[in-house]
Amino acid sequence: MPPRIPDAVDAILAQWRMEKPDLDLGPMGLIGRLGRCGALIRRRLDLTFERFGLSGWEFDMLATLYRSGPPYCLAPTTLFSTLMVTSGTMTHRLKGLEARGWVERHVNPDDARSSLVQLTSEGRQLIDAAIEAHVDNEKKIIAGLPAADQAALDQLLARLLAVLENGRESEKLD
Amino acid sequence: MPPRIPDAVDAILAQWRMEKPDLDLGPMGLIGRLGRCGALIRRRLDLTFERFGLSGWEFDMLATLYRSGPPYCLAPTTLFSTLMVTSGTMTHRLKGLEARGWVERHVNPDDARSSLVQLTSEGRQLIDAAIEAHVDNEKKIIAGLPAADQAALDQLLARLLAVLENGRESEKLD
DNA sequence: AGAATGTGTCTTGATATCAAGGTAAATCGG
DNA sequence: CCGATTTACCTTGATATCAAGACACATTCT
Repeated sequence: MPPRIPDAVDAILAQWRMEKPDLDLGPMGLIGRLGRCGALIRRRLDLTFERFGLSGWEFDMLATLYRSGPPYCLAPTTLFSTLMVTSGTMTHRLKGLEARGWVERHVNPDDARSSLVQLTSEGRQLIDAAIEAHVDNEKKIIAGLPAADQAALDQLLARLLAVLENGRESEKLD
Repeated sequence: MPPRIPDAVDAILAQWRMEKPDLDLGPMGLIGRLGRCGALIRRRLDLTFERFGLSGWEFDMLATLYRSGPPYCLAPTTLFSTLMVTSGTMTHRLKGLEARGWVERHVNPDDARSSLVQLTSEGRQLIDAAIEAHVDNEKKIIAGLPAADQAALDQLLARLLAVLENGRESEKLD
Protein backbone atom coordinates (compact mmCIF):
# COMPACT_ATOMS: atom_id res chain seq x y z
CA MET A 1 0.00 0.00 0.00
CA PRO A 2 1.88 3.05 -1.27
CA PRO A 3 1.37 6.33 0.61
CA ARG A 4 -1.43 8.19 -1.03
CA ILE A 5 -1.48 11.69 -2.40
CA PRO A 6 -3.78 13.58 -0.03
CA ASP A 7 -7.16 14.38 -1.58
CA ALA A 8 -9.95 16.79 -0.65
CA VAL A 9 -11.51 14.19 1.66
CA ASP A 10 -8.28 13.75 3.61
CA ALA A 11 -8.40 17.47 4.38
CA ILE A 12 -11.97 17.21 5.62
CA LEU A 13 -11.16 14.24 7.85
CA ALA A 14 -8.17 16.09 9.30
CA GLN A 15 -10.46 18.95 10.28
CA TRP A 16 -12.88 16.64 12.03
CA ARG A 17 -10.00 15.00 13.84
CA MET A 18 -9.10 18.40 15.26
CA GLU A 19 -12.63 19.40 16.21
CA LYS A 20 -14.14 16.10 17.33
CA PRO A 21 -11.36 13.59 17.95
CA ASP A 22 -13.74 10.88 19.12
CA LEU A 23 -15.56 10.43 15.81
CA ASP A 24 -14.92 7.20 13.92
CA LEU A 25 -13.94 8.63 10.55
CA GLY A 26 -13.56 5.43 8.54
CA PRO A 27 -17.10 5.35 7.17
CA MET A 28 -17.06 9.10 6.55
CA GLY A 29 -13.94 8.77 4.43
CA LEU A 30 -15.38 5.99 2.32
CA ILE A 31 -18.76 7.63 1.82
CA GLY A 32 -17.22 11.04 1.25
CA ARG A 33 -14.90 9.74 -1.45
CA LEU A 34 -17.70 7.82 -3.09
CA GLY A 35 -19.87 10.92 -3.25
CA ARG A 36 -17.10 13.12 -4.49
CA CYS A 37 -16.03 10.67 -7.19
CA GLY A 38 -19.65 10.50 -8.29
CA ALA A 39 -20.00 14.26 -8.53
CA LEU A 40 -16.78 14.69 -10.48
CA ILE A 41 -17.63 11.87 -12.85
CA ARG A 42 -21.10 13.25 -13.49
CA ARG A 43 -19.61 16.55 -14.58
CA ARG A 44 -17.34 14.82 -17.04
CA LEU A 45 -20.18 12.72 -18.43
CA ASP A 46 -22.29 15.83 -19.02
CA LEU A 47 -19.62 17.28 -21.28
CA THR A 48 -20.08 14.41 -23.70
CA PHE A 49 -23.88 14.53 -23.52
CA GLU A 50 -23.74 18.21 -24.44
CA ARG A 51 -21.95 17.37 -27.65
CA PHE A 52 -25.13 15.56 -28.70
CA GLY A 53 -27.43 18.31 -27.45
CA LEU A 54 -28.50 16.13 -24.55
CA SER A 55 -28.73 16.71 -20.83
CA GLY A 56 -27.94 13.93 -18.39
CA TRP A 57 -31.54 12.99 -17.78
CA GLU A 58 -32.36 13.05 -21.48
CA PHE A 59 -29.51 10.65 -22.14
CA ASP A 60 -30.70 8.38 -19.33
CA MET A 61 -34.23 8.28 -20.64
CA LEU A 62 -33.29 7.53 -24.25
CA ALA A 63 -30.69 4.99 -23.19
CA THR A 64 -33.19 3.17 -20.98
CA LEU A 65 -35.64 2.89 -23.84
CA TYR A 66 -32.95 1.89 -26.32
CA ARG A 67 -31.40 -0.86 -24.26
CA SER A 68 -34.82 -2.40 -23.66
CA GLY A 69 -34.58 -3.54 -27.30
CA PRO A 70 -37.19 -3.52 -30.08
CA PRO A 71 -39.84 -2.18 -30.11
CA TYR A 72 -38.09 0.36 -27.79
CA CYS A 73 -41.23 0.79 -25.82
CA LEU A 74 -41.80 1.05 -22.05
CA ALA A 75 -44.57 2.19 -19.72
CA PRO A 76 -44.01 5.40 -17.73
CA THR A 77 -44.10 3.44 -14.48
CA THR A 78 -41.26 1.22 -15.64
CA LEU A 79 -39.27 4.29 -16.59
CA PHE A 80 -39.65 6.22 -13.37
CA SER A 81 -39.01 3.27 -11.12
CA THR A 82 -35.93 2.28 -13.13
CA LEU A 83 -34.60 5.83 -13.12
CA MET A 84 -35.37 6.49 -9.45
CA VAL A 85 -37.51 9.60 -9.97
CA THR A 86 -41.13 10.35 -9.06
CA SER A 87 -44.09 9.95 -11.37
CA GLY A 88 -44.49 13.71 -11.55
CA THR A 89 -40.93 14.13 -12.73
CA MET A 90 -41.56 11.49 -15.38
CA THR A 91 -44.57 13.42 -16.67
CA HIS A 92 -42.39 16.48 -17.28
CA ARG A 93 -39.56 14.49 -18.78
CA LEU A 94 -41.82 12.74 -21.24
CA LYS A 95 -43.41 15.99 -22.30
CA GLY A 96 -39.96 17.36 -23.04
CA LEU A 97 -38.77 14.35 -25.00
CA GLU A 98 -42.01 14.27 -26.97
CA ALA A 99 -41.64 17.96 -27.87
CA ARG A 100 -38.14 17.24 -29.14
CA GLY A 101 -39.48 14.41 -31.29
CA TRP A 102 -37.45 11.66 -29.65
CA VAL A 103 -40.34 9.69 -28.19
CA GLU A 104 -43.99 9.12 -28.99
CA ARG A 105 -46.82 8.00 -26.76
CA HIS A 106 -49.21 5.28 -27.78
CA VAL A 107 -52.35 4.07 -26.11
CA ASN A 108 -51.83 0.88 -24.19
CA PRO A 109 -54.38 -1.65 -25.48
CA ASP A 110 -54.04 -3.70 -22.31
CA ASP A 111 -54.54 -0.91 -19.77
CA ALA A 112 -56.35 2.32 -20.52
CA ARG A 113 -54.81 4.07 -17.52
CA SER A 114 -51.33 3.93 -18.92
CA SER A 115 -49.64 4.79 -22.18
CA LEU A 116 -46.62 3.24 -23.85
CA VAL A 117 -43.63 5.41 -24.56
CA GLN A 118 -41.73 4.54 -27.71
CA LEU A 119 -38.46 5.82 -29.08
CA THR A 120 -38.88 7.43 -32.52
CA SER A 121 -36.35 6.61 -35.20
CA GLU A 122 -34.81 10.07 -34.66
CA GLY A 123 -34.46 9.28 -30.98
CA ARG A 124 -33.01 5.90 -31.74
CA GLN A 125 -30.39 7.24 -34.12
CA LEU A 126 -29.39 9.91 -31.65
CA ILE A 127 -28.92 7.60 -28.71
CA ASP A 128 -27.20 5.02 -30.87
CA ALA A 129 -24.48 7.54 -31.69
CA ALA A 130 -24.37 9.03 -28.19
CA ILE A 131 -23.95 5.73 -26.40
CA GLU A 132 -20.73 4.96 -28.22
CA ALA A 133 -19.23 8.34 -27.40
CA HIS A 134 -20.45 7.93 -23.84
CA VAL A 135 -18.74 4.59 -23.34
CA ASP A 136 -15.51 5.92 -24.82
CA ASN A 137 -15.75 8.86 -22.45
CA GLU A 138 -16.29 6.62 -19.44
CA LYS A 139 -13.24 4.66 -20.42
CA LYS A 140 -11.15 7.83 -20.59
CA ILE A 141 -12.43 9.12 -17.27
CA ILE A 142 -11.12 6.11 -15.38
CA ALA A 143 -8.12 5.47 -17.62
CA GLY A 144 -5.77 6.90 -15.01
CA LEU A 145 -6.59 3.98 -12.73
CA PRO A 146 -4.68 0.77 -13.53
CA ALA A 147 -6.80 -1.99 -15.06
CA ALA A 148 -6.34 -4.25 -12.04
CA ASP A 149 -7.56 -1.49 -9.74
CA GLN A 150 -10.55 -0.88 -11.97
CA ALA A 151 -11.54 -4.53 -11.76
CA ALA A 152 -11.03 -4.66 -8.01
CA LEU A 153 -13.00 -1.47 -7.50
CA ASP A 154 -15.87 -2.76 -9.60
CA GLN A 155 -15.93 -5.96 -7.59
CA LEU A 156 -16.06 -4.12 -4.27
CA LEU A 157 -18.70 -1.68 -5.48
CA ALA A 158 -20.80 -4.63 -6.58
CA ARG A 159 -20.61 -6.04 -3.07
CA LEU A 160 -21.54 -2.72 -1.56
CA LEU A 161 -24.40 -2.32 -4.01
CA ALA A 162 -25.69 -5.75 -3.06
CA VAL A 163 -25.66 -4.69 0.58
CA LEU A 164 -27.48 -1.45 -0.23
CA GLU A 165 -30.05 -3.01 -2.55
CA ASN A 166 -30.86 -6.25 -0.79
CA GLY A 167 -29.64 -5.54 2.65
CA ARG A 168 -32.06 -5.90 5.49
CA GLU A 169 -33.17 -2.27 5.37
CA SER A 170 -35.60 -2.74 8.22
CA GLU A 171 -32.86 -2.93 10.81
CA LYS A 172 -31.01 0.04 9.44
CA LEU A 173 -33.57 2.64 8.54
CA ASP A 174 -33.82 3.36 12.27
CA MET B 1 -13.70 -14.26 -6.20
CA PRO B 2 -17.07 -15.68 -5.21
CA PRO B 3 -19.89 -15.47 -7.77
CA ARG B 4 -21.82 -12.30 -7.11
CA ILE B 5 -25.48 -11.82 -6.49
CA PRO B 6 -26.71 -10.01 -9.62
CA ASP B 7 -27.55 -6.36 -8.98
CA ALA B 8 -29.47 -3.75 -10.94
CA VAL B 9 -26.38 -2.80 -12.91
CA ASP B 10 -25.82 -6.40 -14.05
CA ALA B 11 -29.30 -6.30 -15.57
CA ILE B 12 -28.53 -3.08 -17.40
CA LEU B 13 -25.26 -4.45 -18.77
CA ALA B 14 -27.00 -7.60 -19.94
CA GLN B 15 -29.44 -5.49 -21.93
CA TRP B 16 -26.66 -3.58 -23.61
CA ARG B 17 -24.91 -6.84 -24.42
CA MET B 18 -28.02 -7.90 -26.32
CA GLU B 19 -28.56 -4.60 -28.13
CA LYS B 20 -24.99 -3.47 -28.81
CA PRO B 21 -22.62 -6.41 -28.35
CA ASP B 22 -19.56 -4.42 -29.37
CA LEU B 23 -19.62 -1.96 -26.47
CA ASP B 24 -16.88 -2.30 -23.87
CA LEU B 25 -19.00 -2.50 -20.74
CA GLY B 26 -16.31 -2.55 -18.07
CA PRO B 27 -16.23 1.20 -17.47
CA MET B 28 -20.01 1.41 -17.63
CA GLY B 29 -20.34 -1.20 -14.92
CA LEU B 30 -17.93 0.55 -12.61
CA ILE B 31 -19.38 4.01 -13.14
CA GLY B 32 -22.95 2.75 -13.00
CA ARG B 33 -22.38 1.00 -9.69
CA LEU B 34 -20.61 4.02 -8.26
CA GLY B 35 -23.50 6.29 -9.19
CA ARG B 36 -26.11 3.92 -7.90
CA CYS B 37 -24.33 3.35 -4.60
CA GLY B 38 -24.11 7.10 -4.23
CA ALA B 39 -27.81 7.63 -4.86
CA LEU B 40 -28.87 4.90 -2.43
CA ILE B 41 -26.51 6.13 0.26
CA ARG B 42 -27.73 9.70 -0.11
CA ARG B 43 -31.28 8.60 0.54
CA ARG B 44 -30.25 6.84 3.70
CA LEU B 45 -28.26 9.82 4.92
CA ASP B 46 -31.25 12.11 4.41
CA LEU B 47 -33.32 10.02 6.79
CA THR B 48 -30.96 10.88 9.64
CA PHE B 49 -30.76 14.55 8.69
CA GLU B 50 -34.55 14.73 8.82
CA ARG B 51 -34.50 13.63 12.43
CA PHE B 52 -32.70 16.89 13.19
CA GLY B 53 -34.97 18.98 10.97
CA LEU B 54 -32.18 19.33 8.43
CA SER B 55 -31.98 18.80 4.70
CA GLY B 56 -28.85 17.43 3.11
CA TRP B 57 -27.53 20.80 2.00
CA GLU B 58 -28.25 22.37 5.39
CA PHE B 59 -26.26 19.63 7.08
CA ASP B 60 -23.39 20.13 4.63
CA MET B 61 -23.27 23.85 5.23
CA LEU B 62 -23.35 23.65 9.01
CA ALA B 63 -20.85 20.80 9.05
CA THR B 64 -18.44 22.72 6.83
CA LEU B 65 -18.55 25.70 9.14
CA TYR B 66 -18.27 23.55 12.25
CA ARG B 67 -15.30 21.51 11.16
CA SER B 68 -13.41 24.68 10.26
CA GLY B 69 -13.04 25.17 14.02
CA PRO B 70 -13.42 28.29 16.15
CA PRO B 71 -14.53 30.93 15.41
CA TYR B 72 -16.69 28.83 13.00
CA CYS B 73 -16.46 31.51 10.39
CA LEU B 74 -15.91 31.27 6.62
CA ALA B 75 -16.35 33.54 3.60
CA PRO B 76 -19.12 32.68 1.11
CA THR B 77 -16.55 32.02 -1.60
CA THR B 78 -14.83 29.41 0.54
CA LEU B 79 -18.19 27.77 1.20
CA PHE B 80 -19.38 27.55 -2.37
CA SER B 81 -16.10 26.34 -3.78
CA THR B 82 -15.79 23.72 -1.03
CA LEU B 83 -19.35 22.54 -1.54
CA MET B 84 -19.19 22.55 -5.34
CA VAL B 85 -22.17 24.85 -5.92
CA THR B 86 -22.43 28.21 -7.68
CA SER B 87 -22.27 31.57 -5.97
CA GLY B 88 -25.95 32.15 -6.68
CA THR B 89 -26.87 28.94 -4.91
CA MET B 90 -24.79 30.01 -1.95
CA THR B 91 -26.66 33.30 -1.71
CA HIS B 92 -29.96 31.43 -1.35
CA ARG B 93 -28.54 28.91 1.08
CA LEU B 94 -27.14 31.58 3.35
CA LYS B 95 -30.42 33.46 3.37
CA GLY B 96 -32.18 30.28 4.46
CA LEU B 97 -29.71 29.43 7.21
CA GLU B 98 -29.79 33.00 8.48
CA ALA B 99 -33.58 32.95 8.63
CA ARG B 100 -33.43 29.78 10.69
CA GLY B 101 -30.99 31.42 13.09
CA TRP B 102 -28.14 28.98 12.50
CA VAL B 103 -25.69 31.44 10.95
CA GLU B 104 -25.00 35.18 11.12
CA ARG B 105 -23.22 37.42 8.66
CA HIS B 106 -20.58 39.86 9.77
CA VAL B 107 -18.79 42.52 7.81
CA ASN B 108 -15.32 41.47 6.80
CA PRO B 109 -12.90 44.11 8.08
CA ASP B 110 -10.27 43.01 5.58
CA ASP B 111 -12.40 43.03 2.44
CA ALA B 112 -15.54 45.09 2.07
CA ARG B 113 -16.74 43.03 -0.91
CA SER B 114 -17.21 39.93 1.16
CA SER B 115 -18.89 39.05 4.40
CA LEU B 116 -17.99 36.42 6.94
CA VAL B 117 -20.52 33.73 7.74
CA GLN B 118 -20.47 32.51 11.30
CA LEU B 119 -22.25 29.65 12.98
CA THR B 120 -24.46 30.83 15.87
CA SER B 121 -24.40 28.90 19.10
CA GLU B 122 -27.79 27.38 18.15
CA GLY B 123 -26.30 26.26 14.87
CA ARG B 124 -23.27 24.87 16.60
CA GLN B 125 -25.26 22.88 19.11
CA LEU B 126 -27.46 21.47 16.37
CA ILE B 127 -24.64 20.31 14.14
CA ASP B 128 -22.69 18.98 17.07
CA ALA B 129 -25.52 16.60 17.85
CA ALA B 130 -26.29 15.81 14.23
CA ILE B 131 -22.73 14.93 13.28
CA GLU B 132 -22.59 12.13 15.83
CA ALA B 133 -25.83 10.61 14.62
CA HIS B 134 -24.63 11.04 11.05
CA VAL B 135 -21.40 9.14 11.62
CA ASP B 136 -23.26 6.33 13.38
CA ASN B 137 -25.63 6.19 10.45
CA GLU B 138 -22.80 6.01 7.93
CA LYS B 139 -21.30 3.16 9.88
CA LYS B 140 -24.60 1.26 9.79
CA ILE B 141 -25.10 1.87 6.10
CA ILE B 142 -21.89 0.08 5.16
CA ALA B 143 -21.92 -2.39 8.04
CA GLY B 144 -22.97 -5.20 5.70
CA LEU B 145 -19.61 -4.97 3.97
CA PRO B 146 -16.77 -6.76 5.78
CA ALA B 147 -14.22 -4.46 7.40
CA ALA B 148 -11.45 -5.62 5.08
CA ASP B 149 -13.59 -4.82 2.06
CA GLN B 150 -14.41 -1.41 3.49
CA ALA B 151 -10.73 -0.61 3.84
CA ALA B 152 -9.89 -1.90 0.37
CA LEU B 153 -12.77 0.03 -1.17
CA ASP B 154 -11.71 3.24 0.54
CA GLN B 155 -8.17 2.77 -0.73
CA LEU B 156 -9.30 2.26 -4.31
CA LEU B 157 -11.73 5.18 -4.18
CA ALA B 158 -8.89 7.36 -2.92
CA ARG B 159 -6.83 6.38 -5.96
CA LEU B 160 -9.73 7.10 -8.28
CA LEU B 161 -10.37 10.41 -6.59
CA ALA B 162 -6.73 11.36 -7.02
CA VAL B 163 -7.06 10.61 -10.74
CA LEU B 164 -10.24 12.67 -11.00
CA GLU B 165 -8.98 15.61 -8.97
CA ASN B 166 -5.39 15.92 -10.14
CA GLY B 167 -5.54 14.07 -13.36
CA ARG B 168 -4.46 15.82 -16.49
CA GLU B 169 -7.97 16.98 -17.36
CA SER B 170 -6.83 18.73 -20.52
CA GLU B 171 -6.32 15.48 -22.37
CA LYS B 172 -9.59 14.00 -21.19
CA LEU B 173 -12.19 16.71 -21.32
CA ASP B 174 -12.73 15.99 -24.95
C1' DA C 1 -73.22 -6.39 -10.78
C1' DG C 2 -71.63 -3.03 -7.26
C1' DA C 3 -68.57 -1.55 -3.66
C1' DA C 4 -64.11 -1.26 -2.00
C1' DT C 5 -59.53 -1.13 -2.86
C1' DG C 6 -55.42 -0.69 -5.67
C1' DT C 7 -52.73 1.25 -9.58
C1' DG C 8 -50.96 4.55 -13.19
C1' DT C 9 -50.54 9.01 -14.33
C1' DC C 10 -51.00 13.96 -14.14
C1' DT C 11 -51.47 18.43 -11.64
C1' DT C 12 -50.13 21.80 -8.37
C1' DG C 13 -47.19 24.35 -5.45
C1' DA C 14 -42.86 24.71 -3.24
C1' DT C 15 -37.64 24.20 -3.48
C1' DA C 16 -33.08 23.98 -5.14
C1' DT C 17 -30.23 24.57 -8.66
C1' DC C 18 -27.59 26.83 -12.44
C1' DA C 19 -26.09 30.20 -16.11
C1' DA C 20 -25.52 34.69 -17.24
C1' DG C 21 -25.02 39.13 -16.13
C1' DG C 22 -24.58 43.18 -12.88
C1' DT C 23 -22.19 45.98 -9.23
C1' DA C 24 -18.92 47.35 -6.08
C1' DA C 25 -14.47 46.76 -3.98
C1' DA C 26 -9.66 45.34 -4.45
C1' DT C 27 -5.47 44.97 -6.95
C1' DC C 28 -2.19 45.53 -10.55
C1' DG C 29 0.64 47.90 -14.13
C1' DG C 30 2.40 51.70 -15.69
C1' DC D 1 -1.88 57.33 -8.16
C1' DC D 2 -5.09 56.23 -11.78
C1' DG D 3 -7.24 53.38 -15.28
C1' DA D 4 -7.85 48.44 -16.29
C1' DT D 5 -8.58 44.10 -14.69
C1' DT D 6 -9.93 40.80 -11.37
C1' DT D 7 -12.55 39.20 -7.52
C1' DA D 8 -16.67 38.54 -4.52
C1' DC D 9 -21.11 38.43 -4.32
C1' DC D 10 -25.95 39.08 -5.64
C1' DT D 11 -29.91 39.22 -8.93
C1' DT D 12 -32.70 37.35 -12.46
C1' DG D 13 -34.92 33.98 -15.18
C1' DA D 14 -35.22 29.29 -16.54
C1' DT D 15 -35.21 24.20 -15.22
C1' DA D 16 -35.61 20.06 -12.72
C1' DT D 17 -37.12 18.02 -8.90
C1' DC D 18 -40.29 16.31 -5.24
C1' DA D 19 -44.46 15.72 -2.14
C1' DA D 20 -49.12 15.55 -1.92
C1' DG D 21 -53.19 14.87 -3.78
C1' DA D 22 -56.70 14.36 -7.72
C1' DC D 23 -58.67 11.33 -10.94
C1' DA D 24 -59.70 7.62 -13.96
C1' DC D 25 -59.32 2.95 -14.80
C1' DA D 26 -58.50 -1.90 -13.05
C1' DT D 27 -59.07 -5.57 -9.92
C1' DT D 28 -61.03 -8.07 -6.20
C1' DC D 29 -64.46 -9.41 -3.14
C1' DT D 30 -68.94 -10.12 -1.95
